[in-house]
Amino acid sequence: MKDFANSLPMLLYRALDTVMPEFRKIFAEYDLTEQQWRVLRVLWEEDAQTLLVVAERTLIPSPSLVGVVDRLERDGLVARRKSVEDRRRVHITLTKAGQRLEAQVGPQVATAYQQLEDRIGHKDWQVLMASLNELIAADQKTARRKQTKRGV
Amino acid sequence: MKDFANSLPMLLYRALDTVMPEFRKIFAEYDLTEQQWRVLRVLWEEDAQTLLVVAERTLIPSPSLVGVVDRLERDGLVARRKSVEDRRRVHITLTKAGQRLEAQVGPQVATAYQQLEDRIGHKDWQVLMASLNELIAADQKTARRKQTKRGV
DNA sequence: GTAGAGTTATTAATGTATTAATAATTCACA
DNA sequence: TGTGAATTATTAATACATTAATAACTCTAC
Repeated sequence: MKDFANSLPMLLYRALDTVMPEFRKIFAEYDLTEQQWRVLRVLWEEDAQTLLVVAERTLIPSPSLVGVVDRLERDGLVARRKSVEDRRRVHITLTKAGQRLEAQVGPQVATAYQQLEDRIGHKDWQVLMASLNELIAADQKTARRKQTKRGV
Repeated sequence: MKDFANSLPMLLYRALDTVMPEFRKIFAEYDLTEQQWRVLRVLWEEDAQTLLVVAERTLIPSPSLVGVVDRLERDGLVARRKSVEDRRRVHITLTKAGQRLEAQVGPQVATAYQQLEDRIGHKDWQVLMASLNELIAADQKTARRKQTKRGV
């Protein structure tokens, strides 16, 4: 059995543990959790998405997202609107307050992100991003293959 | 604001989302959660660690670890033993059942891990691991600097 | 030798993950 | 054209994350 601490999953977890706390500090200034911020971040890019689409783009599983949206709604940052063309669907939309927040949190997060990139260095940064994309793509390919198999 | 889906944190999360489910399937065969497996994995490498050390090596925050160990104890896989030289400390130790489990789960996980590495390819694998280590080290350095500052 | 500072494990409160199940609705097709 | 399969959001149950607080204990410096 090889060194557990240097296994790929543990390295990924450690990478997140080193990167995220700084961002979470910013979120906390605005009484946002990381997941709440992700939802807002997605809606700022494109408002009025169905819950399923928001789940995909935030990587938050839909059963969790229900609660996250509940709390965002409670805090007056988003609202639910039932779709008329397909009444199973629920569109999540930003409130005025939710829209306003972007101007405040956005720049702070962008700055922290830039500082992180500078700290790593442009070259290492590119290599890391590329190899993460490779990993995801490689696994996606096999996942598709499996699904096809199962589909037969 | 840049593309959220291709930010470093989201890529890290996606990487874990593509890698972990396969391992979790194996854990589930033995009624283990991922965190429970991590604790066992650490104890298999070196038995009888204090809770704090186990927390560090598993990357499980100690308040969470208390519950994880509770359930492992309930299931008869580990036991708590109070330290005699420092009675604040609690050593987590494997039971016979906990020891036996290694021979079953260990090889399966090792195989899945090897398959993952093969799927990615040796070269990309090395590059990814190295750049993750770079990221962690780079951030660790600045963290240490900050701590020193605060320590003054 | 003792008061205060620091450490270890734990509890508490709130939020999120995971898996399975379910209600409401839409779709396929026989 | 109505019935079963599929889809969307949600609930339920259990486990874990995060942050702050606390009890028990040890250590330090006076």
